[in-house]
This record gives sequence, C-alpha cells and structure tokens, in this order.
Amino acid sequence: MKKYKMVVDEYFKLGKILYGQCFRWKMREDGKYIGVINNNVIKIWQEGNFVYFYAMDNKNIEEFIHEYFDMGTNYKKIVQGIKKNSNNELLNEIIKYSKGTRILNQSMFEILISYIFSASNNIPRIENSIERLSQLYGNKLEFENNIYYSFPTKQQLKSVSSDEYKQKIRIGYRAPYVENTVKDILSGNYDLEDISKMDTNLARNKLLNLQGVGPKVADCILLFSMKKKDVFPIDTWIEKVMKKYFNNENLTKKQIQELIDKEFGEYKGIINHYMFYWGRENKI
DNA sequence: GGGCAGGTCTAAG
DNA sequence: CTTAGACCTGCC
Repeated sequence: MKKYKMVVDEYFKLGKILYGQCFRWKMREDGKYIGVINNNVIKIWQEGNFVYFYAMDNKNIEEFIHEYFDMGTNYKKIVQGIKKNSNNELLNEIIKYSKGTRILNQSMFEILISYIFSASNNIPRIENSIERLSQLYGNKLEFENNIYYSFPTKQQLKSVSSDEYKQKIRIGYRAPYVENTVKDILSGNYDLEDISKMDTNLARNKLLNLQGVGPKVADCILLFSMKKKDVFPIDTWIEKVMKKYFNNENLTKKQIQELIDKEFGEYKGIINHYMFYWGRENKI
C-alpha cells in the first residue's frame, strides 16, 4: 500500500480539523484517523509538519486530499489579516486557541443530508444514523481487512420512504424532510453543483427551499461543501460565544448576523469555525 | 431515569 | 416579519 506524505504549516492541526464539521472520521488508539470519504477509505495522521496518509483507492488521491483539506487557501494570511484588524482580547484568545483548524471541502449531498439529521440532535446519535444509512444503502468497501460503507448517493436513496427512514435510520420527525429533499434533488430543480456556483445569497435562498434546511443548516452546507467562506452559521455554541464576544446576553441570532456582517469580511466562515472550536472545547 | 441535544416547521399575532 | 410550541429518539 502506498504511503503519501504532505508538508503543512502551523495552520494545519488534524485533530482540530476533523472536529465539528464531519461525521465519518474516527480516531484510533494510535492517534491515526480513518474516514470514509465518497467511495474511498483513508487513513491519515500527522507528525509535526508532516501529514501521512494511505487510501483504499489511490486514484487522484493527492489532488483529492489537497482539495478536501482546503490546501489551496492560505489560512495563515487570512487569519493573521483578521487578527491585525482586531484589538479584541477574546478574538485574539480564540485565534490562538483554535489555530490549526480549517474548513473541509466535503461532498455536497452528504453534508446536506447529514446536517438535516443534525437538527436538535446530539452528535453520537447523528453519527449512528449516518452509519446506519450508509450500511443500508451505500457501497460496501474493504480496507485493511475491515468493512466500511460509503455514504449513499441520491440515486441510492431514490425509493426510500419516510417510514423507512424513521424505522430503520431512527431519525424521528426528520424522516419526511429527508424524503422530500431527496426527491427535490432528484427532480433536477435543485442541482447542488449548479447551486454551488451561484452567489452566496442566491445559493442560500435556493437551499432554504429544501425541507429540513433552515438558516443554520444552509450556512453549514455552503461553508463545508460549497466553498463559501462568507457565511456564519449560528448554532447553540456560536450563539453563546457571540453573546460573550459582544458582551450582550439578549442578542438574537438575527442581530448577531447583522453585527457579524459589519465586523468580519469575506472570510467570516473561517472565524466562525475558530469560534465554534473554542466555544465547544471550553464548554462556555 | 428524565432532560435535552449542531434547528426547523407551523400557526398565529 | 417575529415568536412560541411541537417535535423523534436515545445518549449523558
């Protein structure tokens, strides 16, 4: 099996990256991560400024990893630029603490469905549901004598009913949302590839038409799978962080969005994820 | 054991 | 346009 190597800077910390934005990476006892990504299984780990990885399928793997980990974006430049324009003590603390996390470029359909699962749910249950969905409808993959299952495609979910989602995947009231959204995607009226090429606002409004997709989920889809860095998803953690940041407990999500738009620019999605990591890790 | 979690939908003012 | 309630389920 071929072992690949990649050189990274201090703005790449695997443990911080594979956290809070993806559901199918598992850390093993030895600190190495194994993940099912599209139709591939990848083992990856970091030693200082070197990242090593193996893959079940090596075709275009280096280009894929480069894209997946957003290596084309200069985080050092962006984050230092934001820091330079701020004299906010909390922001500087957050940047220092979260330095090394990055935005992954994940599969659009997988992120769409996974984040519909995530609404008012807890992480272990979300991951279990995604695992069941993959085992039932995805492709069987073999890697290092273990069996894995890919996240199903829209075609593979074509004839799955709401009842089936509810009974077999155990996603409760989200079941009809998933059924309807898959139908909409299959209809061709919501081509995710096309949507990803639209301006952020237009793409966002389009996504909001899908059932189970509200403002937070739409922003996560845009940020984690459509390369839109100019969005700021507000979940429960970010809400707490921002109330602290603006020193105002009574802010609504809408007010937070407005303040953010003024304060941060086109890369607010990156700062968002820095804040998320800091907030969740410190359980503020 | 019971509250609650990566929000969204719907109905009503 | 803003806001309150309901909502599956199983994990901590």
